[in-house]
Amino acid sequence: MTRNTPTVAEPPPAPTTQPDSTPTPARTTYRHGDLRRALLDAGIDLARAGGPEAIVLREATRRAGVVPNAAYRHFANRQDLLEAVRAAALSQLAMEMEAAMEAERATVSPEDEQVDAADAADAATRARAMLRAVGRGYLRYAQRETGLFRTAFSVREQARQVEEEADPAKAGNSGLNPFQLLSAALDGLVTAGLLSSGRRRGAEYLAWAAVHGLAMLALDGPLHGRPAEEIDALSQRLLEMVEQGL
Amino acid sequence: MTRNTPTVAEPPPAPTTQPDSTPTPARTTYRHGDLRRALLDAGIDLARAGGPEAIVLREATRRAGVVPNAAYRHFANRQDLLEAVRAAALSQLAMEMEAAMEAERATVSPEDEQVDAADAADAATRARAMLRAVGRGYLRYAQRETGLFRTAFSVREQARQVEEEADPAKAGNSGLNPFQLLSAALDGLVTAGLLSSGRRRGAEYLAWAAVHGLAMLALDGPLHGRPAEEIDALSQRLLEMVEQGL
DNA sequence: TGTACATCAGTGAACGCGCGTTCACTGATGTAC
DNA sequence: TGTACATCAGTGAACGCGCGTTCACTGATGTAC
Repeated sequence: MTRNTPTVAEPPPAPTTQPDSTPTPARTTYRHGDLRRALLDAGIDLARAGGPEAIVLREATRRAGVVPNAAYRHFANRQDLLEAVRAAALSQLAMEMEAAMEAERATVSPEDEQVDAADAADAATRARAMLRAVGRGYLRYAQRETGLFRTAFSVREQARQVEEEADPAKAGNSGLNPFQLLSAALDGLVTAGLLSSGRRRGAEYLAWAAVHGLAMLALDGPLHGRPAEEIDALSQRLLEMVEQGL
Repeated sequence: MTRNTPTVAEPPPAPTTQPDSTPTPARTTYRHGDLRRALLDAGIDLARAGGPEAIVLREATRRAGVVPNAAYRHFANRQDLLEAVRAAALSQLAMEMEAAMEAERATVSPEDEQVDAADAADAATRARAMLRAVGRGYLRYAQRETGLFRTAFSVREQARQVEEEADPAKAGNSGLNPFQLLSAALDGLVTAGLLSSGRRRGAEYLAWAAVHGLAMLALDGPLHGRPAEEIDALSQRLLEMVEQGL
């Protein structure tokens, strides 16, 4: 009987060593070398290429070089895998947003100059810049990772908790999810005196709606396939509109 | 051999009479009584209940009381049926928007009063009201006909022409599609002197993005399942934001 | 240090399902002479 | 007014497909004594 030679799977790592710094749980015994991770990665690749409906259990196992039902050791069912991919996508989105904020921070306050000059004005400028950065990161991710972005927001079955539950420390970011990053930016506007606390309430949804809508138009809608510069220009104007109109 | 008794189909109408006032094309001979229409209606019902992916050729034929392959007399394939449903949904959306505009018109200029009073101010108010009505109609349809709204914007395969081609006279509206209605409302703002022609260019996409985004959040996103009043309040604020920020 | 046993990740085979689509057909309706 | 023929809407049967999921299993690894 010829054994199925796995096409993609790497040889299992030595089970006694702790390969990287992540706090490995009790289990250190694998045949495959973390099949769960391999299936998740395959799922992410599938979603990247074709969105949520492209996440197919059998295909994921095929890519992991494993028999279809092996997946059921690690995921309850297809939905479960999809959920895991969705969480990964959401985390990536948050990272893109944080990166944009970080880049903005580096621009606005260039290292150490005289900071005490026009402090209030500076703070206002900075707060505005942060909000725009949040939006820019969001739109950039939507454009770059179309399939994963769509997966992150595919909640068909029941409403999901995008707002709650970010897993701290697990990802390479601050542990805040996209919603929380937006909230923080809006709080910044309030602190800087640019937004009354009366208008603050619910402002997340207004800002989010505008940015999300543009992302959708660029992905599925009439803006699909337009040159990146055009989208960028519209993004810029949209963010100004939000800032102005909030 | 027992004949399949159709479950839903009505008996075919007398082929010689012209039943209603719609200009019937050359063909007046049917077995089913316009199977194409029956399949399209079934498709619309399916989409209404479950969105684009719920449009299943076999199910449509089942509902029409006909054998599966009979559909191929009227639609090239499943995609073709989906396309027809999409067009119908788009047309319904346009009608909802026009209805909102009509209602607004009735409110703002109450029949015949003295109109020459403060004409310019009136025109500005009216133009603004029209833009808000466009948005309101859009959001209302998205909330009321979730599945069809999603179908109207399911363009996965290739970018579609939402902007072009409205079929005049075919539907019960003015023949303008949603995009054209929005454009007209924005033109109204320019005419009323509320929007410089510099900012007019591309403004469709900014306004559309905001409104579309809110619709998506309410459908699939974190606003899913929130009470209608809350959505309405957010809609109102969003439309003000757009108006302010454009 | 060695033996018996428990655990459990992955295997092999199979299922039922419903789908879209193709083929050759039938038989009622419309049309030409 | 009657007959022969063409049209074509719907039938009947079948296809291959890939999917998600279940079942009983095997055999390497880890653990207790």
